[in-house]
Amino acid sequence: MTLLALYNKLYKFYGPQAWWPSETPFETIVGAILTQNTSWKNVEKAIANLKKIGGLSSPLKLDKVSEKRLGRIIRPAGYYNIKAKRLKNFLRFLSSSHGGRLSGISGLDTRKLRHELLNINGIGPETADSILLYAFSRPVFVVDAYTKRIFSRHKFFKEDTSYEEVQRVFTANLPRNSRIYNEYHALIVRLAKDFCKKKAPNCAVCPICPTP
DNA sequence: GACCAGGCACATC
DNA sequence: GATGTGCATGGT
Repeated sequence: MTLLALYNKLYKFYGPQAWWPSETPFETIVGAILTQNTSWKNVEKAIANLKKIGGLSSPLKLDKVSEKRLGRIIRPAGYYNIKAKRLKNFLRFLSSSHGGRLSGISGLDTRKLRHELLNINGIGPETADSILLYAFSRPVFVVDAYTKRIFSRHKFFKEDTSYEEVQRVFTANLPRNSRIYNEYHALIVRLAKDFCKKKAPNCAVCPICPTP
């Protein structure tokens, strides 16, 4: 079974996932940082708190909130001190070299933008790629822990394969299409939550596991 | 109470 | 380059 065939199978099973669940690209970026190693349910609470104070109306507005207060507001998302710092790091990057507006970076070449995002302390490969794909619609495949778990179980690579290598496997075997990358990653997350638990995977009824 | 959740930086070998 | 640890809330 090829990666594209598995994608089609998942898409037929679940249908479109409508990712990223947000109203604006800025909200997507904030969500991408907040969801690091954290369940989306908890992030939703933090996002709701931010919206309540108008913090997501623009990066400039959020940057007016002190790091300490920001930490209290995003508390439900966990790791709130370090995440407040990471949000501030992104906002500082935006204001110091790009006018504090997303329009200052939205026109950058994908490779250059990825490089700049990775230079921000607190933004690693998955967060950078999530931002590129879901906030800026760039054709970049997002790899996460679920991707490694599921596709290593299906023998496409070993569980401990590096981020970049896993990404290469997917991009080399799929059309270079941001819409497909968007749906595929979202479908993987959906599948993992439903059937591919770390401890007790339910392969017997999983839509892409070989039926016995 | 243990385990997990849409990672990342940093220390150490 | 690989491996180990801190960061923290909330659900199962």
